[in-house]
Amino acid sequence: MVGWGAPGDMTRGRPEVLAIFGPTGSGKTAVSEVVARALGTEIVSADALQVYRGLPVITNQSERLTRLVAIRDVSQEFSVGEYARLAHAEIDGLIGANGIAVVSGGTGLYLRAALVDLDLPPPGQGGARARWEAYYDRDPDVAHARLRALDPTAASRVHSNDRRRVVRALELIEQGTSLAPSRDRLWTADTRLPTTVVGLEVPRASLERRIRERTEEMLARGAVQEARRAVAGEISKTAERALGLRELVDLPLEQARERLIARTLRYAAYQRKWMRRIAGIVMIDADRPPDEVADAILEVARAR
RNA sequence: GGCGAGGUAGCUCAGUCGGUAGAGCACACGGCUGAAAACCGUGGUGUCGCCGGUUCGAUUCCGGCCCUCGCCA
Repeated sequence: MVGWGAPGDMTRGRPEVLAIFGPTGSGKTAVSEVVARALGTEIVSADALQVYRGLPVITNQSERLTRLVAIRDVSQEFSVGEYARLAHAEIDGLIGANGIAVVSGGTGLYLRAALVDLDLPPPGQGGARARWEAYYDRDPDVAHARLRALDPTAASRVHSNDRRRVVRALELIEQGTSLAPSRDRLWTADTRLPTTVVGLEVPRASLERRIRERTEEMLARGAVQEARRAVAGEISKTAERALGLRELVDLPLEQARERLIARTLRYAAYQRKWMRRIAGIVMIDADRPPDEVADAILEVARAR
């Protein structure tokens, strides 16, 4: 095991944030725990669905040394904006206490939101969202034309078929702001604090095997019952997106299993896309035991 | 064995009154700024089951064969 050195020497020119990104099944969770323990700190989760309580199996939660997991009821909506504030507070708290914070997760947008100040425009207010949705549904082209007239910059970035973004952009104009960011910080290497970002790379075949194994494990650990319980009560639109939730409740077990595996594979491919696009990310071969991967990550961080 | 339906993209199927074909899903790539496990865009050469016949030309019409499903024996 590669040691970090004496506590206290890590702030001198060394990264204060160590971020770990990787697709589902890349072993993020286990690796991050080893890394955090070695650094004497904790993990801030960058995952849009692990924030929910009551879905520990389906979202593969681990609360060991981890912040921002199971902090919301499934009946509540959640968003990047809210996450960013919480993540920054947790990161700053961990740095204050331990000199370094580990940020780990598979939601690309959340990871970037944790690492940089995205300077997001405000959330929609009152019934504006529903009102603009109805407006869009009446005639999408008219809605987009209106956007083009009022906010040409935002309009040029949003396709007229993109209901969600056209609506959001109209909503923001009404509030006197714009969907178009003044500065792009999402796709740059900008960070709030000195940061190292590593990406866990696993060959496709290997990842597929891990995802299949993991799905079996989830089913054995009661994923179906968990999904039924979650859906029985009030559930927010954001929580309802959890992969498998609908399938596990609506479909016969065999079909649900196949659908869940297929969707998880697709999601992993989406995450790989993110991984390739995160600026400044250092790729690490994660097709080996967690301890070895953790050592490799610590090596990269120390070299900074 | 008889009757009926069907064999077209990785999958489910549409279609061609004869001029070598297109949807959804999947997949790939691109985008993304308070729903991101979300959302949007772009990408379709496939012996149109096999063999033969008619025809300038057959995936399409005709004949034979093979396979699948259903019903009847």
